[in-house]
Amino acid sequence: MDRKVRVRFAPSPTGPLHIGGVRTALYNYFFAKQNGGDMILRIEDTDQTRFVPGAEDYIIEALTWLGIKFDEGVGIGGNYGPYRQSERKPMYKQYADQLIATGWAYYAFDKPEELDAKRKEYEAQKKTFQYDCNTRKDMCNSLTLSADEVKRRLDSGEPYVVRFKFPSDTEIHVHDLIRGEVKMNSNLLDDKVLFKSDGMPTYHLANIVDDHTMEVSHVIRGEEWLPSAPLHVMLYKAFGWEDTMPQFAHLPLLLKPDGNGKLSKRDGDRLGFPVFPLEWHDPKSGEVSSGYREKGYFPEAVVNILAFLGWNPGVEQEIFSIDELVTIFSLDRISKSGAKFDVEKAKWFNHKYLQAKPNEEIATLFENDLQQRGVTASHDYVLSVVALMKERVSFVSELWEQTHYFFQAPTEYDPAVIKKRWKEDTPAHLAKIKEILQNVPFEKQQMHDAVMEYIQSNELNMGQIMNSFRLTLVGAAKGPDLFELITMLGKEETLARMQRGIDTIKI
RNA sequence: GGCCCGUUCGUCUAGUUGGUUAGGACGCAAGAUUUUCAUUCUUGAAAUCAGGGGUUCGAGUCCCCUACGGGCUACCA
Repeated sequence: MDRKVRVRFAPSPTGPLHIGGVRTALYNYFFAKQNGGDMILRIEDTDQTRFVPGAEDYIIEALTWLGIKFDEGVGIGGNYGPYRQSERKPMYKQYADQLIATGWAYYAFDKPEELDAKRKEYEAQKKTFQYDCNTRKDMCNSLTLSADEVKRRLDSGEPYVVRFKFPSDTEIHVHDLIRGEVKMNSNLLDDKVLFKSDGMPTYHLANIVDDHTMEVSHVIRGEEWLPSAPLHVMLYKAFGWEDTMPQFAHLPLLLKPDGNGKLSKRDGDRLGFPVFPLEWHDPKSGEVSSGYREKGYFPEAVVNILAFLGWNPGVEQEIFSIDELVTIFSLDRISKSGAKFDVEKAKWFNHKYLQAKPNEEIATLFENDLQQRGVTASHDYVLSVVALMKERVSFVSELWEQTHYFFQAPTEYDPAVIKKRWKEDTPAHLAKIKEILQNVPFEKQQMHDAVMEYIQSNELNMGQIMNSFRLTLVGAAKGPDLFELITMLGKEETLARMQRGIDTIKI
C-alpha cells in the first residue's frame, strides 16, 4: 500500500528558527513536493515555560521569505488541525490513559526535588541515575504503590506524570533512511515522561500522536532526535500503529565553523555570519541577531547554500533554483556527517545569484540604499551604474563602496596613488587633456583616441597619466574603464573634477 | 560515565557491484588580460582517503579494533 507522502516541519516557538532548522524545513519541502505530497507546519509549543512571543510569526515569516510553501498547518489551515499543539491539548490525555490501560505506561508521583536529589546521590557515587526498568521499582509510581493508594492520590489531585514503561531486554530497531538500521537495547533506555504534571504531553507523546493522526508518512528531522527514535518506534508499537509508522530520516547536524559542536542559536554573530534567516530582536534581552535577509542575501541563494550543506546532487552544477532542487533532491544523497558552514562559499553563491538578476531589479534595490544615503540620481543613471559595476560585488550593500564616485565627486585623494603617480608635470598634462576633451565630441571612442594620441605624441608614460587622471575623478586607483566612467559622469562633471584635482592635489 | 551516530584537500563534497594519476567547488597562490581596482580566464599548491589490523591478486570502497569528533542522557524540544 503506497501512502500519500505527508511530511511536517515542527518547530518550537522558543526563539528564532536557526539555519539548521531552516535546512530541515527545506529538505522536508523538497521531499514532499518531489513526491506530490503535503507539507505541514505544526507548532510544537508543549513547553509553556519556554514560549517566546513573536517566535511563531518569525518562523512563518522566515519560511515564507525563503519560498518554502506549506499545504497545511498554522496560518494555513487544513483537515487535520488544529496544528498548534497547545490547541490540541485536550486530545493527548486519552492517549496517555490508553497506554496506562494497556500496561505500556504508568503514573509516577516522584516530585522534581526528589528526582534531583536522586540524581545528586548517584552523581556522588560517580553514577548516573536513570528512571528505567532497573530503578522504577524503587520509585514512587503506580508500579510500586497499591492500586488504592494510586487512586487516592489521583483523586486528591496530587500531581503526577505518565512515564513510558520500556520492556526489559528488548532489541529495538530503528530503520533510518540515511543511516540504515540502528539498534538499541531497551535496558539502556529510560522511562521517558510522556505526559507532564501540567497536563501537557511531552514532545515524545505529542509528536507520535500528531504524526499518526495527521497521517505523516516521513519524519525528516535533525540527528539530535536519533537517540529518542527507539522510544518513538516503541510508542507506535504500543499504540498499535506500527503499520502506518512513518519512515525516519535523521539529518546530519550543522556544525560551528570554528571549533566544535553543533551550531546553536547563541553563536550569533560571533562567527561572522548570521545563524538566522531574518534579523531577530529578542523581546527579553533586547539583543539583536543578524539575519540573512538583512545582510543582503537573496532567499534563492540561502536556499541553495543550505541545500548543499549535507547534501549534493552528484553533478558539477551547483546553482539550482528551489524548483530544480525539488526535482533533483534525494534522501539517499544526504551525507551522514555534520557540515560546517562556510561563509566564503555562501558569499560566492550570493554573488552568482546577484549576477544572474536583471539589472532593473538590482537597481531598484540599490536605489533604496541611495535614498537612505540621501543620494539622488535618475533611475536610468543608477541602472547604467549597476550594469557596469554589479559584476564586482556579491551584495547590493557593497555597491555603494564600489560606485560612490559615480554619484559624488571625490573629496579626498588616495595619498599612496598621489605618491606613485602624481609628478611635477602632471597638472600641466591634465590641464592639456582637459582642454582636448573640451573640444572633442563627448563620445567614448573619440575621447579615448584623442587622449591616447596626446599621450603618444608627447611620449608620456601611459600608466602615470591615466592613473593620475583617474585619481581626479575617483579619488583612488579603482573603478571601471576610464572613458566609460567619463561618459557616465558627463562632460561638465568630468572637467570640473579634473580642475579640482589639478588645483588641490599636491605632491 | 553510559548509549548512539560519524571520520576523503583548510571548508563543502564526488567516489554506491573493491581495480581512479582520488574528481569538482569555495578559499588560497601564480600568470594572462586591463590605464587602476575588481571581474574574467588559465595554471598551481592542497586529502599517505583518522590510525592500525585483517579479507583479497587488488580496499577510500568489505570486516574488526583504536583514536578523535559529534549527538543524546530534563515533567526542553
